[in-house]
Amino acid sequence: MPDLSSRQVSQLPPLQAIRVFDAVARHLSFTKAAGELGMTQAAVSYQIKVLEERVGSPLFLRRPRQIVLTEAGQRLAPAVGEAFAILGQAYAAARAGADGLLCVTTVLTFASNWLAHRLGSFQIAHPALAVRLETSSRMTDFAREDVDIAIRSGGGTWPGLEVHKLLDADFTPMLSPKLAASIGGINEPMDLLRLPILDPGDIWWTEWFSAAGVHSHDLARRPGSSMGAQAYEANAAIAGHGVAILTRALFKAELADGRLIQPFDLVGDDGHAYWLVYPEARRNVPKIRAFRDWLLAEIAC
Amino acid sequence: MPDLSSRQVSQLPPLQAIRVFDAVARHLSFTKAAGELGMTQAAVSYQIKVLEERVGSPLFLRRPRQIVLTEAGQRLAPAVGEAFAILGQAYAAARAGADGLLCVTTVLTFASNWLAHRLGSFQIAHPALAVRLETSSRMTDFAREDVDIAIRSGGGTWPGLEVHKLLDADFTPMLSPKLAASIGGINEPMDLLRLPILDPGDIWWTEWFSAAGVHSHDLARRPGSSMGAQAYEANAAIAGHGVAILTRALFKAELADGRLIQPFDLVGDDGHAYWLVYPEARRNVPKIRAFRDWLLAEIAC
DNA sequence: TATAGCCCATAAGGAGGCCTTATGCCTGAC
DNA sequence: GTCAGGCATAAGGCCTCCTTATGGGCTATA
Repeated sequence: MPDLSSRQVSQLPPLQAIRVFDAVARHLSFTKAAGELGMTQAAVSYQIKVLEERVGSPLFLRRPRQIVLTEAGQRLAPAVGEAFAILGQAYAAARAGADGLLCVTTVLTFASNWLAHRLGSFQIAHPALAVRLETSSRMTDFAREDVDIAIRSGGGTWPGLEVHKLLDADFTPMLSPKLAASIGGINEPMDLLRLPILDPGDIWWTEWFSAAGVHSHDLARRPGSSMGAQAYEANAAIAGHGVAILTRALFKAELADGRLIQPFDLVGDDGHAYWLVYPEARRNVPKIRAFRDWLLAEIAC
Repeated sequence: MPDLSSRQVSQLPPLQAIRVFDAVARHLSFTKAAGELGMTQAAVSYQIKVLEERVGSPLFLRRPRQIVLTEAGQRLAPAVGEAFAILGQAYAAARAGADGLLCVTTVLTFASNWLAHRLGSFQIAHPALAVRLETSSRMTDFAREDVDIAIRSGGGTWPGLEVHKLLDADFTPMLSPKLAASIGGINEPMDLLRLPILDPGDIWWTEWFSAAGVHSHDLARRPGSSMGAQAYEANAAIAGHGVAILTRALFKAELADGRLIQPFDLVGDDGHAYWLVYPEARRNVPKIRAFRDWLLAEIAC
């Protein structure tokens, strides 16, 4: 049972009535105020009556052709107008501000290998929208962080979130042409084992070699650190430090210009993918729609 | 049918939710805000949710032990606080102001012959209450004039108004002792007709002479102006200019000190009286109660 | 002086906003 | 591991607030 003795309650005016009062004081007409507020004249009359009872004295004098403020009304009106001006402005600003800044959190690799190149076109298409891009490996919790949209990898089922698949997170070995040439070219999967394996503990390696029919039980014993992001491993591979297992869609450019080669057509796929996600309840927020629509269109290209 | 396209409606925030937001932003706690507002935590949660949907973005981040404002919330909170401060102050001032000034309108005679002597004791008893006294012969319309209490004479039935009888408006002739002596004293009613009759058209004269068994059909033909207020006629009578027909209760002092004499015990009474009146709906307004209680106590003396 | 028109007041009735109760979930502390 | 603190959610009911309909008072125009 709440404590009804709270003074705050009785000290604040009935807000709906105050809003109506503001409109009436500006128009000096119940009928016109009703028009502005989108309600009937009767409702305005009712609210003014309520407020007059709460204030303890009439706020308007009812003259034949018009109404005028009483002394009490004259004292109240300017302050009410000012308060609503502040409130309206702040509220509008909050809405606009909410519309004007889009916070996206994404896994590093997607940001650097996909988004970075294309984000410019989004900003050109939506000049009023500022984008704040954060990269994080943690899975963001929308209730706990100030984020509008996330791009994450995983199975694609998160309750309460709307999801759109972006890319399949397939995987296949890649390396620099120079490294491949250093052992006379890569002809069969087993050749890879003669080279340094980047992040050998990655489950993807085990699955890919298994699919290729190669025993790779010694992988786990190899030294090497998991760098935790394909982008890092890709850089190492481009630099010729070893073989990385990467998602094709994220390295189209590197494959196209020859910085990386994909020696085998065989790609693994554990069903994971990259997803665009955001809270279901916010699916119709303009900036979120804008980003989603743009991203899905770009992906489809 | 109201015009629902009015922009104003959608541009203003849901006020109840804003009020709750203000409390939550100050406490940074739903539970504490609920305590301040005198409602349950669930209600606060509901209102914040409503507001967040209307603003289009979360206003608070839900952290384990506490909540924090999002960027949008931080933009909104200070302005909302300021607006409510203005509003609360103005509202309190309006209530206080409404309590601090009492407007009384009264018929002239009652003011000058009864109220004027005694008003001082009311103001001493209620030092915080300023009294504005207006005299008017018109019957005041509470909806049209900025008046709290009226004192009027009449039959005592006015719909929508609370009435308290103050004095019977009886009437009997009065004149100055000097004028009476000028014709050797007043021994019977007919003697009065040998003197100038003040306001001879007054219905009271007709009624009184009739009750006294005197034919006075020539009264109407006498010259003389109705001054419209007993106070004026009384002054004329005191100055020896004629005989006036007055209400005893209003001229106790003059009768006591001999400025006027009442030659006959016979008093007329047409059922009219002086009444204290105010709108029924305002019977419990403090300043009105204070004045009513004081006035009725004084009358009873 | 009669009539039309404007504006506010009031009554009756209904929809929905808003609050409460009850419960669940999550997290951090002991 | 259990408990406590704090927010979220579902179900249900009250009561505020709005609408429709009507009336009254005044002004203006004929």
